[in-house]
Amino acid sequence: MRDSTKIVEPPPKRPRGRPRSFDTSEVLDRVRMVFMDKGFAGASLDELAEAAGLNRPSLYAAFGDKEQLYLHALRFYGDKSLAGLETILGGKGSIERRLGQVYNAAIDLYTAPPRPRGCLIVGTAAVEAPTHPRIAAMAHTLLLEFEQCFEATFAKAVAARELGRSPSPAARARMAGSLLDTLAIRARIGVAPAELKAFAASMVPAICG
Amino acid sequence: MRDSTKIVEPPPKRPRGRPRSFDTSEVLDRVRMVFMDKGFAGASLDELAEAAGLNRPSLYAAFGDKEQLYLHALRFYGDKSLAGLETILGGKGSIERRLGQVYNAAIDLYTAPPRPRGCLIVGTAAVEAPTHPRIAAMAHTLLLEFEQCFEATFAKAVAARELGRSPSPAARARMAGSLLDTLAIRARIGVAPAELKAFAASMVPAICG
DNA sequence: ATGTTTTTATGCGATGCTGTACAAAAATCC
DNA sequence: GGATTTTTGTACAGCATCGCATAAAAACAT
Repeated sequence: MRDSTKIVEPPPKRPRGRPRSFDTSEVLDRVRMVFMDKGFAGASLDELAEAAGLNRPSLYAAFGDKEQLYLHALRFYGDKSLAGLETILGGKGSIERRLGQVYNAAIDLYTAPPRPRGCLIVGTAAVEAPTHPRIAAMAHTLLLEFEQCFEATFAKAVAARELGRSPSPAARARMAGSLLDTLAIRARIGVAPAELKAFAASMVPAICG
Repeated sequence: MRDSTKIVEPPPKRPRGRPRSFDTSEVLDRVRMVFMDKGFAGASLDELAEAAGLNRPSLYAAFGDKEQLYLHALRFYGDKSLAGLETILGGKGSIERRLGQVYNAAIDLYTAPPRPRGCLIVGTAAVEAPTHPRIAAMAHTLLLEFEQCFEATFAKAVAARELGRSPSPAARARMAGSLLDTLAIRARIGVAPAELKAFAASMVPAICG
Protein backbone atom coordinates (compact mmCIF):
# COMPACT_ATOMS: atom_id res chain seq x y z
CA MET A 1 0.00 0.00 0.00
CA ARG A 2 2.83 2.37 -0.61
CA ASP A 3 1.70 5.68 -1.99
CA SER A 4 3.75 6.53 -5.04
CA THR A 5 3.59 10.27 -4.29
CA LYS A 6 6.38 10.27 -1.81
CA ILE A 7 5.66 13.39 0.17
CA VAL A 8 8.49 14.77 2.23
CA GLU A 9 7.07 13.71 5.53
CA PRO A 10 8.32 15.36 8.69
CA PRO A 11 11.16 12.89 9.17
CA PRO A 12 9.37 10.18 11.15
CA LYS A 13 12.79 8.78 11.77
CA ARG A 14 11.69 5.34 12.79
CA PRO A 15 14.71 4.41 14.83
CA ARG A 16 15.64 1.01 13.47
CA GLY A 17 14.18 -2.12 15.06
CA ARG A 18 10.78 -3.08 16.35
CA PRO A 19 8.71 -0.03 17.25
CA ARG A 20 7.57 0.55 20.78
CA SER A 21 4.05 -0.38 21.60
CA PHE A 22 3.59 2.39 24.15
CA ASP A 23 3.61 6.14 24.49
CA THR A 24 6.17 7.45 26.94
CA SER A 25 3.99 10.21 28.30
CA GLU A 26 1.08 7.91 28.91
CA VAL A 27 3.25 5.35 30.65
CA LEU A 28 4.71 8.03 32.91
CA ASP A 29 1.22 9.27 33.73
CA ARG A 30 -0.06 5.83 34.62
CA VAL A 31 3.03 4.99 36.58
CA ARG A 32 2.66 8.24 38.46
CA MET A 33 -0.84 7.27 39.53
CA VAL A 34 0.47 4.11 41.13
CA PHE A 35 3.28 5.98 42.84
CA MET A 36 0.78 8.50 44.16
CA ASP A 37 -1.43 5.76 45.52
CA LYS A 38 1.22 3.56 47.12
CA GLY A 39 4.25 5.78 47.44
CA PHE A 40 7.66 5.00 46.02
CA ALA A 41 8.57 2.23 48.45
CA GLY A 42 5.07 0.79 48.50
CA ALA A 43 4.70 0.43 44.75
CA SER A 44 5.88 -2.84 43.28
CA LEU A 45 7.23 -3.18 39.78
CA ASP A 46 4.48 -5.66 39.02
CA GLU A 47 1.84 -3.07 39.84
CA LEU A 48 3.69 -0.41 37.92
CA ALA A 49 4.12 -2.58 34.87
CA GLU A 50 0.52 -3.69 34.91
CA ALA A 51 -0.76 -0.13 35.24
CA ALA A 52 1.53 0.95 32.43
CA GLY A 53 0.22 -1.85 30.26
CA LEU A 54 3.60 -3.42 29.63
CA ASN A 55 5.87 -5.88 31.36
CA ARG A 56 8.84 -5.41 33.62
CA PRO A 57 11.63 -5.94 31.09
CA SER A 58 10.15 -3.23 28.90
CA LEU A 59 9.99 -0.87 31.85
CA TYR A 60 13.59 -1.59 32.74
CA ALA A 61 14.75 -1.17 29.17
CA ALA A 62 12.92 2.11 28.74
CA PHE A 63 13.48 3.82 32.08
CA GLY A 64 15.95 1.87 34.20
CA ASP A 65 15.32 0.65 37.70
CA LYS A 66 12.57 1.76 40.06
CA GLU A 67 14.32 4.91 41.26
CA GLN A 68 15.02 6.07 37.74
CA LEU A 69 11.49 5.30 36.68
CA TYR A 70 10.24 7.36 39.59
CA LEU A 71 12.56 10.21 38.70
CA HIS A 72 11.26 10.20 35.14
CA ALA A 73 7.68 10.32 36.38
CA LEU A 74 8.53 13.03 38.89
CA ARG A 75 10.22 15.22 36.33
CA PHE A 76 7.36 14.74 33.90
CA TYR A 77 4.80 15.56 36.57
CA GLY A 78 6.76 18.57 37.77
CA ASP A 79 7.10 20.02 34.31
CA LYS A 80 3.44 19.59 33.54
CA SER A 81 2.40 21.12 36.83
CA LEU A 82 4.76 24.01 36.32
CA ALA A 83 3.37 24.62 32.87
CA GLY A 84 -0.14 24.68 34.32
CA LEU A 85 0.93 27.11 36.99
CA GLU A 86 2.51 29.42 34.45
CA THR A 87 -0.57 29.29 32.29
CA ILE A 88 -2.88 30.32 35.08
CA LEU A 89 -0.58 32.94 36.55
CA GLY A 90 0.03 34.38 33.09
CA GLY A 91 -3.69 34.68 32.44
CA LYS A 92 -6.11 37.55 32.73
CA GLY A 93 -7.48 39.16 35.83
CA SER A 94 -6.17 40.57 39.07
CA ILE A 95 -3.36 38.89 40.88
CA GLU A 96 -5.79 37.81 43.58
CA ARG A 97 -8.08 36.24 41.04
CA ARG A 98 -5.26 34.35 39.36
CA LEU A 99 -3.89 33.13 42.66
CA GLY A 100 -7.33 31.92 43.61
CA GLN A 101 -7.57 30.04 40.34
CA VAL A 102 -4.23 28.41 41.01
CA TYR A 103 -5.38 27.10 44.36
CA ASN A 104 -8.74 25.95 43.14
CA ALA A 105 -7.11 24.07 40.29
CA ALA A 106 -4.54 22.58 42.64
CA ILE A 107 -7.18 21.45 45.11
CA ASP A 108 -9.20 19.90 42.28
CA LEU A 109 -6.15 17.91 41.26
CA TYR A 110 -5.21 16.99 44.81
CA THR A 111 -8.68 15.73 45.65
CA ALA A 112 -9.65 14.29 42.27
CA PRO A 113 -11.72 11.08 42.39
CA PRO A 114 -11.60 8.23 42.93
CA ARG A 115 -9.53 9.21 45.95
CA PRO A 116 -7.48 12.20 47.08
CA ARG A 117 -3.82 11.76 46.28
CA GLY A 118 -2.38 15.19 47.00
CA CYS A 119 0.80 16.06 45.16
CA LEU A 120 3.48 13.66 43.99
CA ILE A 121 6.31 15.87 45.23
CA VAL A 122 4.99 16.68 48.67
CA GLY A 123 3.10 13.46 49.23
CA THR A 124 5.56 10.83 48.03
CA ALA A 125 8.92 12.33 47.06
CA ALA A 126 9.49 13.93 50.44
CA VAL A 127 9.26 10.59 52.24
CA GLU A 128 12.10 9.13 50.28
CA ALA A 129 14.36 12.12 50.77
CA PRO A 130 16.48 10.62 53.58
CA THR A 131 17.14 7.40 51.66
CA HIS A 132 17.18 8.65 48.06
CA PRO A 133 19.25 11.80 47.67
CA ARG A 134 18.43 12.15 43.98
CA ILE A 135 14.73 12.16 44.69
CA ALA A 136 15.30 14.73 47.41
CA ALA A 137 17.33 16.87 45.06
CA MET A 138 14.73 16.80 42.32
CA ALA A 139 11.93 17.55 44.76
CA HIS A 140 13.92 20.45 46.11
CA THR A 141 14.57 21.76 42.62
CA LEU A 142 10.92 21.50 41.64
CA LEU A 143 9.70 23.36 44.70
CA LEU A 144 12.23 26.06 43.92
CA GLU A 145 10.96 26.32 40.37
CA PHE A 146 7.44 26.70 41.67
CA GLU A 147 8.50 29.52 43.94
CA GLN A 148 10.41 31.22 41.16
CA CYS A 149 7.31 31.11 39.03
CA PHE A 150 5.31 32.71 41.81
CA GLU A 151 8.03 35.27 42.43
CA ALA A 152 8.18 36.36 38.81
CA THR A 153 4.44 36.84 38.82
CA PHE A 154 4.48 38.88 42.01
CA ALA A 155 7.36 40.96 40.69
CA LYS A 156 5.31 41.81 37.62
CA ALA A 157 2.36 42.75 39.80
CA VAL A 158 4.61 45.05 41.80
CA ALA A 159 5.92 46.60 38.63
CA ALA A 160 2.34 47.15 37.52
CA ARG A 161 1.62 48.88 40.83
CA GLU A 162 -0.89 46.16 41.59
CA LEU A 163 1.01 45.11 44.70
CA GLY A 164 3.04 47.02 47.24
CA ARG A 165 6.80 46.61 47.58
CA SER A 166 6.51 44.91 50.91
CA PRO A 167 6.39 42.03 51.49
CA SER A 168 8.89 41.38 48.72
CA PRO A 169 7.90 39.21 45.76
CA ALA A 170 10.23 36.54 47.12
CA ALA A 171 8.53 36.57 50.50
CA ARG A 172 5.10 36.41 48.91
CA ALA A 173 6.29 33.56 46.72
CA ARG A 174 7.41 31.61 49.76
CA MET A 175 3.98 32.06 51.29
CA ALA A 176 2.28 31.02 48.07
CA GLY A 177 4.41 27.91 47.70
CA SER A 178 4.04 27.04 51.33
CA LEU A 179 0.28 27.12 51.00
CA LEU A 180 0.46 24.59 48.18
CA ASP A 181 2.41 22.25 50.46
CA THR A 182 -0.25 22.33 53.12
CA LEU A 183 -3.09 21.85 50.69
CA ALA A 184 -1.35 18.82 49.23
CA ILE A 185 -0.71 17.25 52.60
CA ARG A 186 -4.16 17.87 53.99
CA ALA A 187 -5.89 16.74 50.83
CA ARG A 188 -4.01 13.46 51.06
CA ILE A 189 -4.98 12.77 54.63
CA GLY A 190 -8.61 13.38 53.83
CA VAL A 191 -9.54 17.00 54.49
CA ALA A 192 -12.59 17.87 52.40
CA PRO A 193 -12.08 19.93 49.23
CA ALA A 194 -14.52 22.58 50.40
CA GLU A 195 -12.56 23.11 53.58
CA LEU A 196 -9.32 23.37 51.63
CA LYS A 197 -10.84 25.88 49.23
CA ALA A 198 -12.15 27.99 52.07
CA PHE A 199 -8.73 28.06 53.66
CA ALA A 200 -6.99 28.89 50.40
CA ALA A 201 -9.50 31.63 49.68
CA SER A 202 -8.84 33.14 53.09
CA MET A 203 -5.11 33.10 52.47
CA VAL A 204 -5.08 34.76 49.07
CA PRO A 205 -5.80 38.25 50.44
CA ALA A 206 -3.18 37.68 53.11
CA ILE A 207 -0.57 36.91 50.47
CA CYS A 208 -1.60 39.83 48.29
CA GLY A 209 -2.14 42.27 51.13
CA MET B 1 20.12 -6.89 100.52
CA ARG B 2 16.55 -6.53 101.55
CA ASP B 3 16.02 -3.53 103.71
CA SER B 4 14.20 -4.54 106.87
CA THR B 5 12.28 -1.27 106.92
CA LYS B 6 9.63 -2.36 104.53
CA ILE B 7 8.50 0.91 103.09
CA VAL B 8 5.11 0.90 101.42
CA GLU B 9 6.42 0.95 97.90
CA PRO B 10 4.19 2.25 95.12
CA PRO B 11 2.60 -1.09 94.23
CA PRO B 12 5.12 -2.42 91.71
CA LYS B 13 2.50 -4.93 90.74
CA ARG B 14 4.77 -7.24 88.79
CA PRO B 15 2.21 -8.74 86.44
CA ARG B 16 2.86 -12.45 86.73
CA GLY B 17 5.37 -14.09 84.37
CA ARG B 18 8.75 -13.15 83.01
CA PRO B 19 9.27 -9.41 83.07
CA ARG B 20 9.81 -7.48 79.91
CA SER B 21 13.35 -6.60 79.07
CA PHE B 22 12.45 -3.33 77.38
CA ASP B 23 10.84 -0.02 78.06
CA THR B 24 7.82 0.70 75.90
CA SER B 25 8.55 4.40 75.46
CA GLU B 26 12.11 3.77 74.43
CA VAL B 27 11.10 1.12 71.94
CA LEU B 28 8.53 3.43 70.41
CA ASP B 29 11.11 6.19 70.16
CA ARG B 30 13.66 4.00 68.46
CA VAL B 31 11.10 2.51 66.15
CA ARG B 32 9.95 5.99 65.26
CA MET B 33 13.46 6.91 64.19
CA VAL B 34 13.51 4.05 61.71
CA PHE B 35 10.07 4.95 60.40
CA MET B 36 11.18 8.55 59.97
CA ASP B 37 14.25 7.48 58.05
CA LYS B 38 12.69 4.90 55.77
CA GLY B 39 8.99 5.62 55.88
CA PHE B 40 6.33 3.11 56.80
CA ALA B 41 6.52 1.00 53.66
CA GLY B 42 10.28 1.24 53.45
CA ALA B 43 11.01 0.08 56.97
CA SER B 44 11.40 -3.65 57.42
CA LEU B 45 10.53 -5.46 60.62
CA ASP B 46 14.11 -6.68 60.84
CA GLU B 47 15.37 -3.10 60.91
CA LEU B 48 12.70 -2.09 63.36
CA ALA B 49 13.40 -4.97 65.69
CA GLU B 50 17.13 -4.41 65.56
CA ALA B 51 16.76 -0.70 66.28
CA ALA B 52 14.42 -1.50 69.14
CA GLY B 53 16.91 -3.96 70.55
CA LEU B 54 14.56 -6.91 70.51
CA ASN B 55 13.41 -9.51 68.04
CA ARG B 56 10.41 -9.76 65.83
CA PRO B 57 8.23 -12.06 67.92
CA SER B 58 8.57 -9.69 70.87
CA LEU B 59 7.55 -6.78 68.69
CA TYR B 60 4.54 -8.67 67.43
CA ALA B 61 3.53 -9.76 70.91
CA ALA B 62 3.83 -6.27 72.32
CA PHE B 63 2.39 -4.12 69.53
CA GLY B 64 0.85 -6.27 66.82
CA ASP B 65 1.74 -6.12 63.16
CA LYS B 66 3.60 -3.39 61.36
CA GLU B 67 0.64 -1.06 60.96
CA GLN B 68 -0.28 -1.29 64.61
CA LEU B 69 3.31 -0.76 65.63
CA TYR B 70 3.39 2.33 63.47
CA LEU B 71 0.14 3.58 64.95
CA HIS B 72 1.55 3.15 68.46
CA ALA B 73 4.66 5.10 67.51
CA LEU B 74 2.60 7.76 65.78
CA ARG B 75 0.28 8.26 68.73
CA PHE B 76 3.22 8.39 71.12
CA TYR B 77 5.03 10.89 68.93
CA GLY B 78 1.93 12.99 68.47
CA ASP B 79 1.20 13.16 72.17
CA LYS B 80 4.75 14.13 73.02
CA SER B 81 4.82 16.79 70.34
CA LEU B 82 1.51 18.14 71.47
CA ALA B 83 2.72 18.33 75.04
CA GLY B 84 5.79 20.24 73.89
CA LEU B 85 3.63 22.62 71.91
CA GLU B 86 1.37 23.26 74.89
CA THR B 87 4.35 23.86 77.12
CA ILE B 88 5.84 26.50 74.87
CA LEU B 89 2.55 28.19 74.04
CA GLY B 90 1.59 28.22 77.70
CA GLY B 91 4.87 29.88 78.64
CA LYS B 92 5.82 33.48 79.30
CA GLY B 93 6.19 36.29 76.85
CA SER B 94 4.23 37.84 74.02
CA ILE B 95 2.28 35.68 71.64
CA GLU B 96 4.77 36.51 68.92
CA ARG B 97 7.65 35.44 71.07
CA ARG B 98 6.01 32.14 72.00
CA LEU B 99 5.09 31.41 68.40
CA GLY B 100 8.66 32.09 67.38
CA GLN B 101 9.86 29.68 70.03
CA VAL B 102 7.51 27.03 68.72
CA TYR B 103 8.88 27.30 65.22
CA ASN B 104 12.48 27.39 66.29
CA ALA B 105 11.98 24.30 68.41
CA ALA B 106 10.14 22.56 65.59
CA ILE B 107 12.86 23.37 63.07
CA ASP B 108 15.50 22.13 65.48
CA LEU B 109 13.66 18.84 65.74
CA TYR B 110 12.97 18.61 62.02
CA THR B 111 16.59 19.20 61.08
CA ALA B 112 18.30 17.47 63.99
CA PRO B 113 21.51 15.60 63.13
CA PRO B 114 22.57 13.23 61.82
CA ARG B 115 20.08 14.04 59.07
CA PRO B 116 16.91 16.06 58.67
CA ARG B 117 13.84 13.90 59.10
CA GLY B 118 11.05 16.44 59.26
CA CYS B 119 7.92 15.35 61.07
CA LEU B 120 6.56 11.82 61.36
CA ILE B 121 3.01 12.88 60.60
CA VAL B 122 3.64 15.07 57.60
CA GLY B 123 6.68 13.24 56.31
CA THR B 124 5.65 9.61 56.59
CA ALA B 125 2.04 9.22 57.73
CA ALA B 126 0.62 11.28 54.89
CA VAL B 127 2.14 8.98 52.26
CA GLU B 128 0.30 5.98 53.56
CA ALA B 129 -3.04 7.74 53.75
CA PRO B 130 -4.48 6.31 50.51
CA THR B 131 -3.59 2.73 51.45
CA HIS B 132 -3.96 2.81 55.24
CA PRO B 133 -7.13 4.57 56.36
CA ARG B 134 -6.30 4.21 60.05
CA ILE B 135 -3.00 5.97 59.60
CA ALA B 136 -4.77 8.68 57.65
CA ALA B 137 -7.38 9.04 60.36
CA MET B 138 -4.83 9.33 63.13
CA ALA B 139 -2.76 11.83 61.17
CA HIS B 140 -5.88 13.87 60.54
CA THR B 141 -6.80 13.78 64.21
CA LEU B 142 -3.33 14.82 65.30
CA LEU B 143 -3.21 17.79 62.94
CA LEU B 144 -6.59 18.83 64.27
CA GLU B 145 -5.33 18.64 67.84
CA PHE B 146 -2.38 20.80 66.91
CA GLU B 147 -4.66 23.40 65.44
CA GLN B 148 -6.95 23.32 68.44
CA CYS B 149 -3.96 23.95 70.66
CA PHE B 150 -3.00 26.93 68.54
CA GLU B 151 -6.57 28.15 68.46
CA ALA B 152 -6.96 28.07 72.24
CA THR B 153 -3.78 30.06 72.60
CA PHE B 154 -4.87 32.67 70.08
CA ALA B 155 -8.27 32.88 71.74
CA LYS B 156 -6.58 33.65 75.04
CA ALA B 157 -4.45 36.30 73.39
CA VAL B 158 -7.57 37.87 71.96
CA ALA B 159 -9.24 37.81 75.35
CA ALA B 160 -6.15 39.49 76.78
CA ARG B 161 -6.41 42.21 74.12
CA GLU B 162 -3.04 41.12 72.79
CA LEU B 163 -4.52 40.25 69.40
CA GLY B 164 -7.33 41.72 67.36
CA ARG B 165 -10.56 39.85 66.69
CA SER B 166 -9.79 39.43 63.04
CA PRO B 167 -8.52 37.16 61.71
CA SER B 168 -10.32 34.78 64.04
CA PRO B 169 -8.33 32.52 66.36
CA ALA B 170 -9.38 29.59 64.18
CA ALA B 171 -8.07 31.27 61.06
CA ARG B 172 -4.81 32.15 62.75
CA ALA B 173 -4.56 28.57 64.00
CA ARG B 174 -4.92 27.25 60.48
CA MET B 175 -2.11 29.51 59.35
CA ALA B 176 0.06 28.46 62.25
CA GLY B 177 -0.53 24.77 61.64
CA SER B 178 -0.04 25.15 57.93
CA LEU B 179 3.34 26.71 58.50
CA LEU B 180 4.43 23.70 60.52
CA ASP B 181 3.50 21.46 57.56
CA THR B 182 5.71 23.38 55.19
CA LEU B 183 8.64 23.51 57.56
CA ALA B 184 8.44 19.76 58.04
CA ILE B 185 8.31 19.03 54.33
CA ARG B 186 11.07 21.41 53.39
CA ALA B 187 13.32 20.30 56.21
CA ARG B 188 12.99 16.74 54.99
CA ILE B 189 13.93 17.53 51.42
CA GLY B 190 17.02 19.37 52.58
CA VAL B 191 16.28 23.06 53.00
CA ALA B 192 18.79 24.56 55.42
CA PRO B 193 17.66 25.25 58.99
CA ALA B 194 18.68 28.90 58.74
CA GLU B 195 16.48 29.39 55.73
CA LEU B 196 13.57 27.72 57.47
CA LYS B 197 14.02 29.87 60.54
CA ALA B 198 14.13 33.02 58.47
CA PHE B 199 10.91 32.07 56.76
CA ALA B 200 9.20 31.17 60.01
CA ALA B 201 10.35 34.41 61.60
CA SER B 202 8.90 36.34 58.71
CA MET B 203 5.59 34.57 59.06
CA VAL B 204 5.09 35.07 62.76
CA PRO B 205 4.17 38.75 62.46
CA ALA B 206 1.87 37.89 59.58
CA ILE B 207 0.01 35.39 61.73
CA CYS B 208 -0.16 37.79 64.68
CA GLY B 209 -0.89 40.88 62.63
C1' DA C 1 11.07 -27.20 95.18
C1' DT C 2 7.39 -27.64 91.68
C1' DG C 3 4.06 -25.69 88.64
C1' DT C 4 2.26 -21.68 86.09
C1' DT C 5 2.64 -17.72 83.32
C1' DT C 6 4.68 -14.57 80.38
C1' DT C 7 8.53 -13.12 77.70
C1' DT C 8 12.64 -14.23 74.96
C1' DA C 9 15.26 -16.45 71.18
C1' DT C 10 15.92 -19.40 67.21
C1' DG C 11 14.24 -21.00 63.22
C1' DC C 12 11.10 -22.00 59.38
C1' DG C 13 7.54 -21.89 55.67
C1' DA C 14 5.35 -19.20 52.40
C1' DT C 15 5.07 -15.38 49.77
C1' DG C 16 6.46 -11.39 47.16
C1' DC C 17 9.78 -8.76 44.89
C1' DT C 18 13.72 -7.39 42.02
C1' DG C 19 16.42 -7.71 38.13
C1' DT C 20 17.85 -10.41 34.14
C1' DA C 21 18.31 -14.18 30.61
C1' DC C 22 16.39 -16.04 26.49
C1' DA C 23 13.63 -16.79 22.55
C1' DA C 24 9.89 -14.96 19.58
C1' DA C 25 8.09 -10.88 17.14
C1' DA C 26 8.17 -6.74 14.38
C1' DA C 27 10.19 -3.39 12.17
C1' DT C 28 14.27 -1.34 8.92
C1' DC C 29 18.41 -1.84 5.78
C1' DC C 30 20.56 -3.91 1.91
C1' DG D 1 13.96 -12.02 0.57
C1' DG D 2 17.61 -12.27 4.09
C1' DA D 3 20.20 -10.00 7.73
C1' DT D 4 20.04 -6.81 11.45
C1' DT D 5 18.14 -4.32 15.21
C1' DT D 6 15.12 -3.33 18.78
C1' DT D 7 11.16 -4.49 21.51
C1' DT D 8 8.10 -7.94 23.58
C1' DG D 9 6.74 -11.83 26.54
C1' DT D 10 7.87 -15.74 29.45
C1' DA D 11 10.51 -17.71 32.73
C1' DC D 12 13.69 -17.94 36.37
C1' DA D 13 17.29 -17.41 40.07
C1' DG D 14 18.19 -15.00 44.14
C1' DC D 15 16.93 -12.53 47.89
C1' DA D 16 14.18 -10.12 51.33
C1' DT D 17 10.24 -9.99 54.08
C1' DC D 18 6.42 -11.27 56.88
C1' DG D 19 4.23 -13.70 60.31
C1' DC D 20 4.24 -17.63 63.30
C1' DA D 21 5.63 -22.14 65.62
C1' DT D 22 8.35 -23.97 69.05
C1' DA D 23 11.46 -24.39 72.81
C1' DA D 24 14.20 -22.11 76.41
C1' DA D 25 14.33 -18.58 80.06
C1' DA D 26 12.78 -15.79 83.90
C1' DA D 27 9.76 -14.34 86.91
C1' DC D 28 5.60 -15.39 90.49
C1' DA D 29 2.44 -18.71 93.30
C1' DT D 30 1.88 -22.35 96.47
